[in-house]
Amino acid sequence: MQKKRSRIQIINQQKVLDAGTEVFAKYGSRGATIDQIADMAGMSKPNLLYYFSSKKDIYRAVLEHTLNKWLLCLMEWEEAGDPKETITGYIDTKFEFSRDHAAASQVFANEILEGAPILKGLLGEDLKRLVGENVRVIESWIRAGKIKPIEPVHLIFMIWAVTQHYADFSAQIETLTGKTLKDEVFFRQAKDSVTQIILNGVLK
Amino acid sequence: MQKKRSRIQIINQQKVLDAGTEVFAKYGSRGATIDQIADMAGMSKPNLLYYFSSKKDIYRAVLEHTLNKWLLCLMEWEEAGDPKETITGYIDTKFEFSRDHAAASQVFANEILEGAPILKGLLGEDLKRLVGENVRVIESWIRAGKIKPIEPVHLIFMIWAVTQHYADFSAQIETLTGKTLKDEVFFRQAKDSVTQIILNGVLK
DNA sequence: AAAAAATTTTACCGTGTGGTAAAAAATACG
DNA sequence: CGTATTTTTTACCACACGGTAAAATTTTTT
Repeated sequence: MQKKRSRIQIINQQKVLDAGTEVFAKYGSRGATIDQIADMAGMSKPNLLYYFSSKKDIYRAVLEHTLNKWLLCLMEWEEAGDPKETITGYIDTKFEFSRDHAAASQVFANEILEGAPILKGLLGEDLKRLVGENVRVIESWIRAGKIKPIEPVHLIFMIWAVTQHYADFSAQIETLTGKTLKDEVFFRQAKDSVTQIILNGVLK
Repeated sequence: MQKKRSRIQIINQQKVLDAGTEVFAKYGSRGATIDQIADMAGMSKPNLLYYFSSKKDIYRAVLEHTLNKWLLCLMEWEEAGDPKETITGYIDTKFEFSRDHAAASQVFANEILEGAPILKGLLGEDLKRLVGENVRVIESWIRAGKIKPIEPVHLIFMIWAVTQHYADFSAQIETLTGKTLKDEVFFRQAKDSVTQIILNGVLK
């Protein structure tokens, strides 16, 4: 049972998490520096280290934080659910995540590029189970003749890949189109295009 | 007019480029260190710096190198071409690139996560033009009634996203499926699934 | 208001990292 | 072979970076 966090603690730990997310998103756990994070959080380095005792600590906290946010939108599917609605809703939620938490998605991407050393332990089995469930749901849809016979896991990867691409590669997308997901028209256009192609791709 | 590179120069510069690609792929331009690259290349740091005068130099060379490889497989499409064959071939080539040059793809991904500071200058206009051409080809296919009316640029992004995902996120894919693109069966499965979904998604 | 506790600043330290200088060793060439 | 040139090693340097100690300040509690 630990003591209740003070007002200041709550505010400053949040400041560090936010700043850390931005910096780790750009430079990864190795490339980011405490000084950068402290600067962005608007506090001195020793002050920051009063709240998190090491860079690894900040990184773990940021990773857990972003991970929880990410997992929230990976809800399980149901056999009884309608494929079209389920998939549409899933793409919707993931696109919203890419728009509203681009930095979180990038932290995640950096961690995986580094070989997912922390992530592996942090969600290895959980995510595996979640993907397994959804694979089974898709298989049941195929058996029931509701969708075309495809490899379920690759459909899942495909949706992840495309939705995350708009967050992780936003710098490239912006230089090529001049637009971001923050642009309402572009957001709708991207989401609708992807949804349309995938639905046409898997529905019968 | 510069002097011809010696035998040893050719060998060692290649060693550095290869090692640099591996290390930058994992840690990005900021997180990677010269010592790591030197170790992986099997030479001392000062020896390495005899061939490339700074870390930035190595990085630029690696980036240019991987970029050229990547651009090679982004060939332009032709209005007269058959959409089904063109798209199938494109996905094919990109999947092969992800399998054979995963590290190159990851270097690229890291650069874009960092905001593409070098890349912007290195190919800003070239890539824009290339994408523009392909957008125009897709538009002509739509007008000719050969494919469904979709937003061309998002189809292109979708193909990039999915194919690169298998290279960039290979660590995640491996923990989830136990497979890599190096596995022949998995490679074929992934490529066929993606091709099938996208073709069904856009063909009439 | 005074004491206690929490927070912030100042001044550091050891190590890691990018990079250099110059000597030693290896290679190429007449 | 001996000389010129290229390549490699050894020994460094300055600064960035992760982290600590302790004093100074602010906030909370009595």
